[in-house]
Amino acid sequence: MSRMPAAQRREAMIAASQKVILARGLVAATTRDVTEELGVGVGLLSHYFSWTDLRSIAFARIAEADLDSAIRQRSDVDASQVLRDVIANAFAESADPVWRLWIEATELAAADPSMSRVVAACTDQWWQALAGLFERGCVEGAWSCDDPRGASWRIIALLHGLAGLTLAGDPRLTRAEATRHLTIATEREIEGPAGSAPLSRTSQR
Amino acid sequence: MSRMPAAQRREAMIAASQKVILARGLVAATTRDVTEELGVGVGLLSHYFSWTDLRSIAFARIAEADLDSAIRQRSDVDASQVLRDVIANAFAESADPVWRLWIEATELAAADPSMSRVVAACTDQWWQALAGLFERGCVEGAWSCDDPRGASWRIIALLHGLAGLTLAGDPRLTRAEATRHLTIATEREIEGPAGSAPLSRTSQR
DNA sequence: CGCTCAATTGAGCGACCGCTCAATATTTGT
DNA sequence: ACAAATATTGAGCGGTCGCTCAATTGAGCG
Repeated sequence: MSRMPAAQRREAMIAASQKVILARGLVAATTRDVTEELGVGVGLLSHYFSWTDLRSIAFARIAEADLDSAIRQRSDVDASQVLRDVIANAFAESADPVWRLWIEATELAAADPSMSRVVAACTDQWWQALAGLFERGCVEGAWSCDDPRGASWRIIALLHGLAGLTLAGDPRLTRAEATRHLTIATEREIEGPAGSAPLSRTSQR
Repeated sequence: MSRMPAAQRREAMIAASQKVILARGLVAATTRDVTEELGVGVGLLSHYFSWTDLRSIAFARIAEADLDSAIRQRSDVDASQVLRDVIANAFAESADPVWRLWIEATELAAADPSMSRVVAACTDQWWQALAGLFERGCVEGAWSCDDPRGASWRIIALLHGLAGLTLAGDPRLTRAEATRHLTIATEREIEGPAGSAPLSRTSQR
């Protein structure tokens, strides 16, 4: 395959890893999957990364891109609209692959220090972004919220928990019901201006 | 090792698997760990089980035993006391190994139909037990609860989510704070007789 | 053109895993 | 005592995986 300077090759490897990992999962993906995707020899990957490192770097990129498109890049949109979209898209089928990665990453973090750091860092970024969103909604007058930081932890934990339960495929908890539970819990964290439910309208991103 | 009739040997294998899996985790535990624990030849395990099946059976036993000691065997105790203890013990260090298994089981369920069934069944049992506890609290006059079944899903999801976050080791979310978040969310699901917080007292099981 | 060095190759290593199966050991039935 | 049924053994098979390293390729340069 074509020769590349080291920095560019490293970026190409991270990008290929993201693609492979999204398709096959953090555990099932192998170094050979990545080298095949790139069309390079198997030895090249180990020349630039250990698989443990590359895997966690790729997960970090995926998680951060997801957070960007869900919240961070939408500072120009109403906070109430962003929050409604986050809830509406949380358990859509298109979100399944990323949730699967979060579950696998949480499990790998127990034995993989590199993944442990990444999971902690990405969780923190979600926590900050969601807490910021709650605060922004207060400033914009969309709702009031006593404890945005605490609310952010509770909603993130509920998100992860509901995602795990729906992915496990219990037929008693459909995607629609998961969305309903998330809506109920979120409405308890924030309060509309005149006691009205601030999330009543629905929308899609 | 000593000879056993088939039924007894199967039970001994399940018990040994529970021990090994609690110590090493669902993914790290191997067939050789179990046969060593039993002091038998490696071939004997495959004579009675596939590892996939034995692993999911052992997890089911562990999860059900945990549910028994937390809720099911305590029908003689006040519902409010049982709920307080569930919350107090949820994120104690002693609960870590079982939470780790839940996380691993959720991940294995994606590729392992046997584990998928077990996870769905055990989740249902927790859901029913917790919903039953909320209903019992109403009957006993400890609190009122509009939607015990919905509340049960939300609390279970929050439990799993918070457990994953604390196990991932984010220093921003301590065990004590996880317990606090769980308490807050639970108090929003139930309402004390005179508007009082029905979980104000603390206790240990 | 020839030199240098970074980039690249891939057969193979070593380790781990679940599982097989012919052989062996022990109990049970008559 | 003998046979039949049952329980148990463990070397070895076939497979997967991340990673190594001597050898090769090719771009840049005087």
